[in-house]
Amino acid sequence: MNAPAPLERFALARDPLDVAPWLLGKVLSYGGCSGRIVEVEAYRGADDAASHAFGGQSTRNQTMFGRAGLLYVYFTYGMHYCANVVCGEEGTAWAVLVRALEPLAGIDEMRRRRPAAHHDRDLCNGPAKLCEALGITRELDGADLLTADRGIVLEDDGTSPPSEPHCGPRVGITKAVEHPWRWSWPGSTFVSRARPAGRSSPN
DNA sequence: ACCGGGATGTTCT
DNA sequence: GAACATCCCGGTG
Repeated sequence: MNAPAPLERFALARDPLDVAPWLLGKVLSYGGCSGRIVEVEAYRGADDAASHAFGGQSTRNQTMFGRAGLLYVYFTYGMHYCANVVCGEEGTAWAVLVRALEPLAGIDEMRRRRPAAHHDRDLCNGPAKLCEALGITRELDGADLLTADRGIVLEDDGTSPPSEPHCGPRVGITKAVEHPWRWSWPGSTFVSRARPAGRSSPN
């Protein structure tokens, strides 16, 4: 592990199918809380029927059409926020949904924000859970993750992505379900859903 | 373990 | 009016 350094914009200005697995291991920090990305999904702009950008620009999704490195936060199901890292060239509306984090710092505060989490592994193992744990809301939509805009930043602490990440279909969608555009850290207990049968690790 | 339903409100058709 | 990139709780086995 090195001193954490913000990501370089050119590294994000690529296809989300490349950026998504590359983001595994990077560290997202906000307000004293931080976590390591262990699960992501790629959303591929206007050609992707499951993307919010399908059908063109709108009030809600306009951040997706901005430059790589912006944070796209949306509100859904009347109560949840989810966070994406915008990638690709400006106008592509490509993005990567952050689906799970391994908590690293500010864990006490995460527990306070998420009383329903009975184990630390449940603090950030879902796209809306991690936003609740870190206090990410729509107010952070459009923040630049590479300059710590509004206090939120995405950094590299020297942890390499896994050489063979797990890959499978995206979850929670009803259209374009056939693409295997979800990646996760193999063996991590902090990914969503993964519940190794019969075993429980002490948290 | 698995399944079903409710919460709750913005966005889009 | 329907859909929604979700989560939590309670039922059953």
